[in-house]
Amino acid sequence: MSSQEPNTRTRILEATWALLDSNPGVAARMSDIARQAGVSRQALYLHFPNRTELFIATTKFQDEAFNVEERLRPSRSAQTGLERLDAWVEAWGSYIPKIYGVAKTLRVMAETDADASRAWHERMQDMREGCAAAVRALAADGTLVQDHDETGATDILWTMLSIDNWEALTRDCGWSQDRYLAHLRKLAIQVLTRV
Amino acid sequence: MSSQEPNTRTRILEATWALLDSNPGVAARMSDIARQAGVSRQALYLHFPNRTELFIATTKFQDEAFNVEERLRPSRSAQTGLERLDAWVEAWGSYIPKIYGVAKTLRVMAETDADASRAWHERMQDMREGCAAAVRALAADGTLVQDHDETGATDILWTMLSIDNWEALTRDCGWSQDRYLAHLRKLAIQVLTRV
DNA sequence: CCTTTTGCTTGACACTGTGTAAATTGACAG
DNA sequence: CTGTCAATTTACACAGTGTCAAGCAAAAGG
Repeated sequence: MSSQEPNTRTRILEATWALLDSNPGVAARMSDIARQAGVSRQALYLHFPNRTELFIATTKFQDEAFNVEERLRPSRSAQTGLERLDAWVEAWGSYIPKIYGVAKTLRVMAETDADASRAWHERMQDMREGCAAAVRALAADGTLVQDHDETGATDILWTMLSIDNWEALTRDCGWSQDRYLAHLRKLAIQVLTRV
Repeated sequence: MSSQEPNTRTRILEATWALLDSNPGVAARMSDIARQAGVSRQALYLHFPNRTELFIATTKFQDEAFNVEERLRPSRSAQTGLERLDAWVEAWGSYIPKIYGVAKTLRVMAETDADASRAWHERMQDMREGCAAAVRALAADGTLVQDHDETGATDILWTMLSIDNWEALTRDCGWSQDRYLAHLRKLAIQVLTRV
């Protein structure tokens, strides 16, 4: 990203990011990452205890680089519940493609690695918090659909917004990001709000 | 399943099934499967070329055991498009929990193994065919929602019915199978049909 | 009855990838 | 000059997959 040769730790994180992005889910080998970063394989272990922690650190590195908090501001300052829901779907839906490569890798590793699993679930719980806030705002307005209680509605929104669903529509079905986003915004409103 | 000591190949498949079911996604080791089947590790390689093919064979074994074709009959013989959609969601949604353990494992392996990936996608394409048929039936009735063309509607139904979504709702959110099924039937109708 | 075949066993081994450890080099600070 | 820090190289232990060769026991076939 930057050109004035950052420190080794940062170079490693950038290399990991680049590799996972170019091959989402495949869990690059430590030697690949080392080569990409222009460093010995053992140097990786001087900065990160193991591969899982390196990947987890990469997700945090991304969150900083993208300034997550900044992105959520429009959603937080929305006036009505409906606006808040819409802004949240928009914000998260736009964020997915940026983090997809690394997130997907972590998700795959989560199946076999306990630390990766913990990190992945934490991340998904954070995302759920955004869903819950939108649902609360709807409920406060009295515009939440009546079929579900707040928890159930949050479950539905959270599932709807999963990275897996983004992957299915944009990667397997070939939808553009714009089409995905338009569909999800409409779907969320249709399923969760009452007119 | 049966008790009159079946042949070795079948015993291996049953052992694999049991292990993958008891720990979905974790990709049991060949030695574990061998122990479970009461057979040497090498015997596995006499019947299956490698672990991936063993798992693929296990999914086919399951499909036979469950008589997939039988399950789809109600959906195929439905009169209206709406009935057909509903029967399809019901049929597939009820099938997921039965195949979850093995399917999930295959899905995880698909990220790193080319053969597993091919098998997984084939399976998902078969499932998509059921979605497409339901959408076609709606379109023929003139009850398909107008926001999407047939392909788009199929994409949406297929995504909605993914194993990942079943997993999110029933395993992560703690929904019962009945609740999942009721929700999905309603959701499919709400999103895909017009009144 | 002996021979062959079939199906499985045991034991050894090559290969890949992770993670650990020890000894070495080069640069820089006091 | 000395100590220290960051990174390097080389070596190795360990787990798990897949391959290979030799042996063995029971069924099948003449």
